[in-house]
Amino acid sequence: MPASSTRARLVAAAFRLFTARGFEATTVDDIAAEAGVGRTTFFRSFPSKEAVVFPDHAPILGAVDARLASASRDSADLALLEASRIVLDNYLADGDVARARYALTTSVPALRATESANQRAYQQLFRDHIRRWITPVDGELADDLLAEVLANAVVTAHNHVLRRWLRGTSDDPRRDLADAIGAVTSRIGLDAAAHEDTQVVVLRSRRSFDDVLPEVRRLLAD
Amino acid sequence: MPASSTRARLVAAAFRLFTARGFEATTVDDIAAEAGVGRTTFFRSFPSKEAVVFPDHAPILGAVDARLASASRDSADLALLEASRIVLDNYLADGDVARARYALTTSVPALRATESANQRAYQQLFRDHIRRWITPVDGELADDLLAEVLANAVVTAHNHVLRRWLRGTSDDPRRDLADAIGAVTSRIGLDAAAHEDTQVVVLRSRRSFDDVLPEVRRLLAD
DNA sequence: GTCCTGGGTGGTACGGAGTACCGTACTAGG
DNA sequence: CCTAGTACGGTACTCCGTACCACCCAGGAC
Repeated sequence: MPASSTRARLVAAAFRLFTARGFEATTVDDIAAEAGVGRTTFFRSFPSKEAVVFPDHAPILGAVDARLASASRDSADLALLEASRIVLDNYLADGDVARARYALTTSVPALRATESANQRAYQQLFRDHIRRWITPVDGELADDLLAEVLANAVVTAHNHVLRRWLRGTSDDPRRDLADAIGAVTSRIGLDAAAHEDTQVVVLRSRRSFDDVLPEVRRLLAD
Repeated sequence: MPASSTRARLVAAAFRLFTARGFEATTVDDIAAEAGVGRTTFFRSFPSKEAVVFPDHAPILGAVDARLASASRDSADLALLEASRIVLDNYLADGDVARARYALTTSVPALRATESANQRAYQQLFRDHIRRWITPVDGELADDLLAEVLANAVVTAHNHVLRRWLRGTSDDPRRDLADAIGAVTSRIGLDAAAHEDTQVVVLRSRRSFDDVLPEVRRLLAD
């Protein structure tokens, strides 16, 4: 019997017991007994009782890292979308486990904490790659902050879409993700940092947008 | 001897031992003995060993909540700045403890997890108030996401400034905070959602900004 | 066949966190 | 002096996580 099967049995046993009795009321001995193995074997497969709730964290994190590493500055926006999509697809792959995990993380404080730690890992991953795409231009204070805010926004957008789907509010989460990531990158994207000569001023006018735009274009032409 | 003094002695004892021996190598018995109290008293003052590292979390969270609750939509930007400034000022008040805490959270995984959980509390606080300021307009998908992203960005900006100061890279953290929050709200601020008739187009020109702006103003005037 | 080696496993024992419970001292107020 | 309330210390318990050891079993060397 290969080791992966033992891991899978432990995960299945843990989710069965957690959803039935609750997280705190289930001991590691219970999980091991339910899976038909010893307590020591559990801790060989998972570093803690919390970790069994997020069994695919490390491999997904690695896949996201690989996707981001393969991108350059020009393909940044697409990389952000597809990297977050890797995570989303993994949740969509088996929705029952994802929903069970959602129910657990929303009710058990200890699991919320480890989930926060996991999301922090994603944020740092995105941040580092975004910073790598930015720094060729310059290394100002604002750039480090921009990288962090953008990374945070991407993760937040993903979580937002995922949560909506888990609650049944969304029909097409992949499309929602594309919209959300697009909305985020269009506001906090890298382009604004790239063109430092860009200046932003908000003006209001009673004139219609379609009327004004051609005139402004003409004004800036020469 | 009032109860607050016991708490303070426990915090001081904990930081002494944590910085000297490390977090894991220090037991709760050690902290209690160092503070001259029993082990039971420790758990009466703090719910866990980790919590003693963030003794002012709850009151600061309350103060931030109060500041945000007193703001309306029009004073939103100022409220975001001042609310985050409450947190910053509390760290600046005794920098030694803040630096010791920073050294601990960066090296001890368990403390990073609880810090993430604490920051999550701030994010949810900001998110709820921002959502309260937005929802009068409409309740679209994008608005919930905007509230979450903006809340996240504010917390990120604060953490960014705080971390720079803790590392000694910054001289005037209050000014940096104002800049960072300003940079964040100008990009992700509520105004864009408020004025739905606003449209954004990026145009490039060889002409200088100062030349163009008055002409554009004149163009939009009538 | 016997011997040896190494990976996966189960069992036992231990330290330490967190909880429940009880007894005690000190104080305030009648 | 008595009583009620409060803060404190001590003991015992469960459970997580780790260290250590003994076991089984496959497979190769001779």
